[in-house]
Amino acid sequence: MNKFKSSEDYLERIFILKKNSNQLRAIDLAQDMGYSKPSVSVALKKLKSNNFITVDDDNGNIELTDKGLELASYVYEKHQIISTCLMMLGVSEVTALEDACKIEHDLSDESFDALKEYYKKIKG
Amino acid sequence: MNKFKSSEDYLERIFILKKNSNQLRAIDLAQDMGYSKPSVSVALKKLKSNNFITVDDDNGNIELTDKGLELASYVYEKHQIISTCLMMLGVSEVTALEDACKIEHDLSDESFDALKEYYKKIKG
DNA sequence: AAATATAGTTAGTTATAACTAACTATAGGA
DNA sequence: TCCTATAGTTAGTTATAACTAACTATATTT
Repeated sequence: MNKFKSSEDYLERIFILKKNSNQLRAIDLAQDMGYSKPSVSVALKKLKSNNFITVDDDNGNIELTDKGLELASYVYEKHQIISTCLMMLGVSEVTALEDACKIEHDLSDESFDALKEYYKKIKG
Repeated sequence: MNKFKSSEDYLERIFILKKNSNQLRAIDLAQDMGYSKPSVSVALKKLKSNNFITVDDDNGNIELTDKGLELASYVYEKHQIISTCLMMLGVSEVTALEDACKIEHDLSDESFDALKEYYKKIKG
């Protein structure tokens, strides 16, 4: 299975939240994702040590590194395309988004590329 | 996430192996799945306590209960349809089977039903 | 009969990733 | 100044699910 499932979830969520506001701290992420502060603290430590994010020493603001942005936007793109394809098949938005959250970590690059081609063909 | 991911994998594999031969013991499953004997022993204990399988006291033969058969065949059907759909999108068989193994545990009933409809429409 | 091979279990370890309890550090109000 | 609220960390727990080492029990072979 995917060893970075959890990290990918955090990165994707950071990516989405940073689109709305530049200021994002561990506590904001904890509230948004419904996890405890320690869970987020530990997860961010792992993301930091893997050079996916930086955290400002003064105000705790989280920033994606280039590497983090690359992975986050890739996961986000997967999420978007999977959920849209499911909705195109008639799945409700709620279910499509839920399922996409899980599947996005499991779908290989090869399958994702194929799905993306299908998506582009249909959507135009 | 799916709490029974591992149990579903075992059940599906038992289902497939029982189609070829009626005789199936823990050791056969361990060899087939590439897991250690203790891992399989513990997993089967869980499947037994959840009434998905029975294990013959004398020869160790594993049998699916009605409940086990129902879940196993459902997971197997998901597997078949997901992998076939991926292959229809141009994904190689190896990758399609690998990805289906992972996705089958995450796809909701609603999304699966929608995918199945799509599959039936295309396959006729 | 004794040795070996096969099958299965138990106990304990590891990794991931969530949790609570309890701590530190800092900032603002009474 | 002292108290309190906020933010973050550390330590320890839990669950899932794999692992190895080492055990039991049975069967086969010499």
